[in-house]
Amino acid sequence: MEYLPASIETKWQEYWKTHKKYLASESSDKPKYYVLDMFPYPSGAGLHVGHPLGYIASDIVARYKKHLGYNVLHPMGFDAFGLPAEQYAIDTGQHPAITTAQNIKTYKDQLSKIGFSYDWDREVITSEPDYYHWTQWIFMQLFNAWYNQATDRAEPIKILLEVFEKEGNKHVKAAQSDSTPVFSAQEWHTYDEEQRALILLNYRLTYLADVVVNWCPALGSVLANDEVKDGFSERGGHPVERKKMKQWMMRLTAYAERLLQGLDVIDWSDALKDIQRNWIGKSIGAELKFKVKDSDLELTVFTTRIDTIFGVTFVSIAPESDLLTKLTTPEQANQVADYVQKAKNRSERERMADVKTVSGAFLGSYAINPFSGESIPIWVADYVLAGYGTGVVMGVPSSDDRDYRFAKHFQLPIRCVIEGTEELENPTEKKQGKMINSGFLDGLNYQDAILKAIEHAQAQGFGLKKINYKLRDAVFGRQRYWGEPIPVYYKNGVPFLISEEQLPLILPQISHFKPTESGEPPLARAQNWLHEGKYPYEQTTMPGWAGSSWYFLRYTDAKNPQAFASKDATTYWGQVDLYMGGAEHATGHLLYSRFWNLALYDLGYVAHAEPFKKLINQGMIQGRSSLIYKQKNAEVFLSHKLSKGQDCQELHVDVSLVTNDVLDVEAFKKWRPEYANAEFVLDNGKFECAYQVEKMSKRWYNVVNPDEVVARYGADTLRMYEMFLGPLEYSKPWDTSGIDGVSRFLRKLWRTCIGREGESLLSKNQPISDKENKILHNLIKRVREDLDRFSFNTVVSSYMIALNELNSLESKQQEVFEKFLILLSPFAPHIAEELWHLLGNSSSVIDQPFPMYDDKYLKESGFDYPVSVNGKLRASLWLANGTDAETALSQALALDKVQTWVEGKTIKKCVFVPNKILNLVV
RNA sequence: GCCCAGGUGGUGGAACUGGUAGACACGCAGGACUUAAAAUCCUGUGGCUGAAUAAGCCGUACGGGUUCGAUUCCCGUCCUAGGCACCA
Repeated sequence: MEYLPASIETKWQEYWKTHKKYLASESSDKPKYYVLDMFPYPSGAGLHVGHPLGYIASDIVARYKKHLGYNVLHPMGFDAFGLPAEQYAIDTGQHPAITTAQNIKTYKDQLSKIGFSYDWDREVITSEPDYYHWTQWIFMQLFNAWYNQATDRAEPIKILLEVFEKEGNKHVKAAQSDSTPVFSAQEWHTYDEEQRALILLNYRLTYLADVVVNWCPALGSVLANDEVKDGFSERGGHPVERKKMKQWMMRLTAYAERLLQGLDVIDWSDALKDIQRNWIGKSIGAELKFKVKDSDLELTVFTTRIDTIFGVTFVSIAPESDLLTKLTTPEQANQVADYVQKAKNRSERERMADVKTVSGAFLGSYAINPFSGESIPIWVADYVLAGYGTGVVMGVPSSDDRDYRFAKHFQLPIRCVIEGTEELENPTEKKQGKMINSGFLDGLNYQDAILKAIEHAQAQGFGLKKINYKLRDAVFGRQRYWGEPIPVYYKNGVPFLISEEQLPLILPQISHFKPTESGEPPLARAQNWLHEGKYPYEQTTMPGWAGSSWYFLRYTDAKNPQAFASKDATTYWGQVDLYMGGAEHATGHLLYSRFWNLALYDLGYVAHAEPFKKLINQGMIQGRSSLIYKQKNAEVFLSHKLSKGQDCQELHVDVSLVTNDVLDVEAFKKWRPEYANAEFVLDNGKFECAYQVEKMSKRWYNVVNPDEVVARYGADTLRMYEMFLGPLEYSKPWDTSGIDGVSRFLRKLWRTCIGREGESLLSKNQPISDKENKILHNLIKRVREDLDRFSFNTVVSSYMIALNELNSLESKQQEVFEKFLILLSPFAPHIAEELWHLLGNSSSVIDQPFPMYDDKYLKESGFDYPVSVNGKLRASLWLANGTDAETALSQALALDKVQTWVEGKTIKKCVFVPNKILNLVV
């Protein structure tokens, strides 16, 4: 009987489905294990061979854990709101829901062919009202919460209201907007509903504010910081500009410190943690007040290097600062106005592209260094960012590169305050050392100087220790149609929540998906879309990351109509034990999810603070493009080697026309009829292509579709080959020609077990030989150990080695091969199940307990020692266990090969490490 | 510029705490079976010297160091990929 993957794979997929093999349940005595894949966005292009890499790995883990006796939750669903479907809707008029449904179907078809063990009963789709009902609900919880810095957690807003009633906001320590007014209890009582609502917006975890946002005119929407790369939109690559707009925001910054601390207790790669740490960007420093000379004004600067305070020779402020006019003297007014005008006109991208250009203007007034009493000039400069720190910088040209460039350019004095920097042409090259020219700080190293300076500033009352974060609050609105409606309506321009009973707020039907002619979001087109018939609803929708920020919680209780998930369910399943996905979500999804989960934790809805216990970033599978060479100005193609040194044009050819770098010329001519009559110069009868590793993309004709691979080799081969390619975390090119190795292995396994008529070729009921046991138990040990450390590629080679070894033996016991099939089933479940049944079993292989190994079969009676002389390998020597160093030495010296190297020399030392090595030093 | 990860045969990679570098595959070469092809099986395959499956030398990006012994640890340089980037 032949191994025909196509028929057995569909058969078993059907069987597992109808026998509900993958359903997870909350009522189980077994320990739980939650394996999750990152939420896919179902794009129209479907899956290529790189996408399932992580899914296969997580599926192997899910199946392995099931064999080990865990109650496994392994769900899948779709992040279905998003730009591509909407862009398509704008172009064609087709409703994005239709496109999305089609794409989801394509994805599910493709996924189902690979044999994943997903519990499809828990599928979630973010664009369905049953789901976004709860996305909206979570938004409302965040709206009704504030961050109490005194208790260091989010609390219901009504606690804050009670405080306001009693004592106003004077003593409230909260994460709040900068512009929050200070008021007393009496004042609070005089405010009307709308005034109170506006004040509360300064505290809510989701709030409406005027902010400078990333506006992408081509997409007609604002974008989050992580959706902008180098001044262009991540999706589509359109230019992005800075614009001030009224926007819904998430008070992410309230959680900066806890998001940072939380990284210490989760098992993620250091690389990923570092990305998040950098993004949060904590810096510890000091805030200092500089009095302005001959004025009541004060400037507050933020610095991380207060130790260099005696090196300050100027102060610079951001062009956006409100203080600018007050600090500018009449003589300087024109010059400053000119400069500010120029600076504002410089776009964000220009400023980024051209970091080296120094510009600024003197304001005419002076500040007083609080430490030295010295007067120093105040400048305006566009290298100072209004949004970071206080928007005012103390210029220390001897220790800071930008200050140095600025001082050089405007010929401001440079004073060295670190020992050894005076001799340097550029003193900023040395940033640490003993302090000099620094009054009472002289002689201290920089850390001690920082502590002493802060102490001094605090004692004198002009400064205090201060922590700053680069992290910004996240913009939470999009001027788009295809997203969750924000459950808010407006009364006189003041936002109010709808009530929970009114959820879900359904996305209304509209006729066109473009923004209106007057530039309003598409939802402005909705007819009679009013709250209680009179109040307009919010017209922006939630961003793509809303639905994906909590989907892992929904899976625990996916069908619950009463809650986003019951506390019992989220508590039972707890953290995601293994989260598999790409590192590209480091500053987006992975940060936002942690934030939402923390907020829900503070408010008592989930029992754990961190959602993802362990996270593995699978690498990317790159394309391996095939290239051919055509002579310029001639219809002549040259085989790769012949093209060297020739003046040739390089063309990408479709990788499906190429086998082992040899081009099927006839197929190529069919594909590219314009070259049907071209001449092909062969090399040794073959037309060879060059190759290049690059991103898998249609434009390079290097996309390989998993469906095609499954059709040709079977899902088991695809699964094993993706794992065999190399360590999961690495990026590596896909080369279809390598797949034969895995395919041969599975066919060999089949032929070893099953004869022509489907009969077992294995012997039964005979004692298992020591050799067989040794091979089997070695394999069990390796598979378990390697799977426990997620080393999937080495497991595949272990199977191959074991099969080769078993095949070299005379007797083949069915019992041994049955164990082998269980070991194999996480990787290749279909063939394992088929052979399991053909060998006479009626149960399912995927339910079998994972084999255990017994050390007694692995023990060796001795070891074949490498014998080296002066570290160079010269011979090998078999010694029984327990041989002592002396005997080992004398036996080694008896070897001819050793004699040649030690003859006439004295043996200085003999290194004997049992079961490792014998090394003679002469 | 800063932060992080990584450089091993023609290719993907293995070597788990410093102990026989190149497992397992692909590819290639040769052979067997076959009318032929596919499939399958066998042999060889890091480089150099050599008739050699005798022996030796070199070899894990490069240059040093520690060690009896380094792909593995340390220092420096180069390269590649990722992240951040006037963040005070």
